[in-house]
Amino acid sequence: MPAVDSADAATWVVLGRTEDGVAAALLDAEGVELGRRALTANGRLEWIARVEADAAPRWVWHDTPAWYAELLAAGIRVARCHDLRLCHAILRDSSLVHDDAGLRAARQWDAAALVDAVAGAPALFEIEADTAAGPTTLPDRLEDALAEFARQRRAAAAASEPGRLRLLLAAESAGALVAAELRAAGLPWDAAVHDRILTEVLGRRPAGGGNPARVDELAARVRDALGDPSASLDSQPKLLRSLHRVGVLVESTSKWELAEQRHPVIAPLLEYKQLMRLLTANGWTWLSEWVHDGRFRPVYVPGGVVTGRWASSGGGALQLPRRLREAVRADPGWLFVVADVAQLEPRVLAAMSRDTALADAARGRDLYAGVVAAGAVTTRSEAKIAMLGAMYGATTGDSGRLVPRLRRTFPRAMALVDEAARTGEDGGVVRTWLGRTAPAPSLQWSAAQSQATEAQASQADETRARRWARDRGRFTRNFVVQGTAAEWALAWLADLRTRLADMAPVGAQDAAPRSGPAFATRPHLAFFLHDEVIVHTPAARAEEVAEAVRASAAAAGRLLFGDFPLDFPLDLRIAPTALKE
DNA sequence: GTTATAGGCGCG
DNA sequence: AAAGCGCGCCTATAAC
Repeated sequence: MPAVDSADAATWVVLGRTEDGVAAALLDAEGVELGRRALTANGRLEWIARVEADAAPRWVWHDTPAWYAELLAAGIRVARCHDLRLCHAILRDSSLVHDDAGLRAARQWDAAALVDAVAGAPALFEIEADTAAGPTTLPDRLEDALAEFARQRRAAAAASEPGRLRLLLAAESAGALVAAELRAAGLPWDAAVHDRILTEVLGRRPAGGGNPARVDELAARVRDALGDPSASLDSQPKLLRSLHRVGVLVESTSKWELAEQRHPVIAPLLEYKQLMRLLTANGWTWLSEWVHDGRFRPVYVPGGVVTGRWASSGGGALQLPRRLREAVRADPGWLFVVADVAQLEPRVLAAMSRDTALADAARGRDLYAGVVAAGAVTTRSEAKIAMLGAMYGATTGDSGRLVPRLRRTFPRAMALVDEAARTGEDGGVVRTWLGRTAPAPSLQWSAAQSQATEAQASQADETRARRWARDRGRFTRNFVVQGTAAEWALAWLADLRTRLADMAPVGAQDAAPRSGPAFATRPHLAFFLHDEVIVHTPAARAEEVAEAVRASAAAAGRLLFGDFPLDFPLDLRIAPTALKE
């Protein structure tokens, strides 16, 4: 194989470890290898930066954070990649794939996400050839990557809907780049504001440990109302017994059940629980652990949820309480563009099912108002709980009662989710718009179903089988919608990321030094949460960024659903904080 | 001592 | 009000 200097003709550049260190294999558009190049410790970052600038190939690597974190730290951004781990998982499970390539047999690629960037696992470039790969690590040698990449290309080419699958693989990989960039950039976070909120809500933080003043006060009031100065408030069973002793006959200590009761203990107890939640989940300990140098750097896990949504690992990035959004503060001279999609999931459902009646209802800003206008229900709140009930599989309560009305008004959309539920109950698999496929039922599930059909099956066997079947039906019903919404969001992110990178940098005097070299002079993504993005931008660029965010949403809709007439309107604001409303 | 689970609650 | 989906993280407690 010839050693090559120029990567201009390469469509793909595969990176991996070799006996001597790290090497790159250059492939043309058909996947034919053009040559290889060893990347020495001295010149490799420069070479990658130069190839990216000259040829912008799609970088193929076994795991994005393992390779990209170091590039970002050196100020090198890449436009495109192919994440072998994430793409393997999609192709392995997709019902669109007919596995002639032996992809499913490549079990070494099934390893879970590599953890963990937080603790500072050694970057791949630091790993020497003599480091034995443990059983929980993915293959990272160049030969492994080339073989797996070839399998994936064959599997995708032979799939039933290769176009959709390739779109999904590209979107998933772009998401991996975004996740690494989000972590590298961090979310601007003002620790002083966070501390002020905590002090206002919880009371002053005691110097020598123990609970803040307001928490102690509330605990005393609760114990007083319970008539027990030593009552335990943090142990659910003990608290339940204490409540029963004073005549509060609840079955659990959850807040919704407590809220129905009328007793002097209820109000202080609910507030106590709320405050303790804030203290333990996002109090001063969280602040000192997760916020450094004015940045919150959560660990995102792309594809971490079975539906394709992202998960998070450490920092709780996807559960930040709304009251702390005030602590999200742009750097001086910078602003945020905060945007979320209004009612993403029902819109996605309308497009998937080609339900023009639902698309018509979605035409304005407020889909639920449109549902009322269509005559399905009489109030907005009814529209909302009915629509959620249809997508989640509600059978009881107001929600369950209202769903049939939606079925009459939006038969195509409802048929899609009803069919997904039926397929799931029968043990079948469902897939998203682009082909991400729900896991097959477990062996235990299938055994329970067949057992229930046997002659000697007990009533309990049948009841359990039916319950599990309905459980799975609700899961597959929701999977198709939640998963396709996640695909739309990935397309939105990927397009927006490109638009932001194409913007001209601002002068160095406006730079935000704390975001790191790759993000110091340009608008950059700072946060993502299922259907919401926050872009951190030089103030002078804010309007331009807002336009890009809107344009990307429109582009995502077209990319997935072509010319189906459907809006994806955003709630968007430009502000120095991430506060909503 | 560590690990696993349940209840509870934050987010979409 | 809470039910119907998907998560992560906290505490207490049980299990090992």
